[in-house]
Amino acid sequence: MASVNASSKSTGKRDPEAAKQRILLAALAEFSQKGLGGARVDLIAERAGANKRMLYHYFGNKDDLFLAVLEYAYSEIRSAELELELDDLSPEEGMRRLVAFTFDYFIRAPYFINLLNSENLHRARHLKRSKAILDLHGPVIGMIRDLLRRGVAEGVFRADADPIQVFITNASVAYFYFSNIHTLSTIFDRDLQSEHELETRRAHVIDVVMGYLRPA
Amino acid sequence: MASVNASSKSTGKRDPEAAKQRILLAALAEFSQKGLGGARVDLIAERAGANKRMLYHYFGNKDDLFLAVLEYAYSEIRSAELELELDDLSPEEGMRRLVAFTFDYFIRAPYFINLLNSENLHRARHLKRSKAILDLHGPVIGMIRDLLRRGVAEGVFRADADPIQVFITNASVAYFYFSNIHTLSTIFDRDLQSEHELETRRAHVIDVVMGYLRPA
DNA sequence: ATTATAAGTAACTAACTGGTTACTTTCTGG
DNA sequence: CCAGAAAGTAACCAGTTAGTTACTTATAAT
Repeated sequence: MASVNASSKSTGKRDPEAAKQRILLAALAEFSQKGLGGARVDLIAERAGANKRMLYHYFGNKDDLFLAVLEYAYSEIRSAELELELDDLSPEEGMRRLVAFTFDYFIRAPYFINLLNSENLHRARHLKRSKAILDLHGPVIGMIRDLLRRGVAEGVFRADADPIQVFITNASVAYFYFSNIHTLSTIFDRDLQSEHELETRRAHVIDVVMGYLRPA
Repeated sequence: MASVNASSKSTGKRDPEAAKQRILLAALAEFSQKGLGGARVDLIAERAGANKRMLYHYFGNKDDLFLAVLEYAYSEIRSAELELELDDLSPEEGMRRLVAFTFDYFIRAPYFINLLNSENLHRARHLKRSKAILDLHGPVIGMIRDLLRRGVAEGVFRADADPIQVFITNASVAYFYFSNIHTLSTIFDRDLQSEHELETRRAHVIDVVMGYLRPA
């Protein structure tokens, strides 16, 4: 999201855009590591190499900063999703790629889960006042709907699958694994972050979605 | 969990057991509503109708109190699971009942999810020092393993399903729905807590697990 | 150059927070 | 009935915390 200072000045001394971006990314790190309640504004400023006053200058207050971080995180996953070109693939291959993408995205953007958990702890009170995100998920649901339609037409998918339920289920089987990876690893006494366990889970979640979608 | 003061005294004036229990339940409510970081020790004492000194007297400090709450929550779900008698059912009926139970448990004990999320935010550092919970999940995995074996023997389940993966998947499809219910409701602009949506999801998660388990 | 404006800094504050201390009240066993 | 232990209370404390104030420095248009 525009991390370059291309358009504007090139002085080298002050760079407001870059400072703002550094604060946003520092906040992303701090919020995702400690949660909204546990994050410290002073520490965000410090991590950004900026003064706390600037944080308030650019973002208003802690809650508004959190919302800005949320919007950034959502826009990131959205643009990543748009890079998937599932239309060129068979419905089955397309669905497999989507499920794998979702799984891999939580590895690629580990901050995402903790941000969402924080927001849900606060009953989505930030998201509710966001104009930017409301229909952000339209495209993904459209992609799934399309895959399902083609799969049903070809006789390779069951006919009663609902796109939104499939979206939620696809997110579920990967999300929960990562969001609860520490308690699960403790309880089962094995390191679920290991390469081997990740591969096992990855194959399993694809099996689950594809197995469910098989026609009766 | 033993909210009566049956065994001991019957004075009516002081009741240490009851006081301790009130503090534990107040902590459960506070921690699950605000998270570990957002929970306030003073507020827990107030909610329990007890003095803060008593909280420290019985539980040591905030972290130990949180661990006590976690252990309580785990023991509750465990004893609920043990009431399921799946041996009397066909493998398919047994699995359906287990999936439905998991889904319904998150409705019955809504505090559970937020406690686990908090603990995972803290990388399971409380759970790791708990002796009580380590192998608490042995029985459930055993139940699932048993169902899978019987189902494979009868030719109604696929042969390559791993009990732990099935456990995680079963938890996933219900857990994520509830843990992210506020952001999902906001994003899709529909109330996922409504009776109708709950019924829809409940039926779907059963379909997913059973669909996956069908033999090829 | 001048000046309005935005960027940046350091020190401060009022409210809070987990935990403690010094003390009083109630209970129980001999 | 009395002494010691456990239960309970209120006031306090030292360290934080989000947010602010008063001030300095750089930028860009005139």
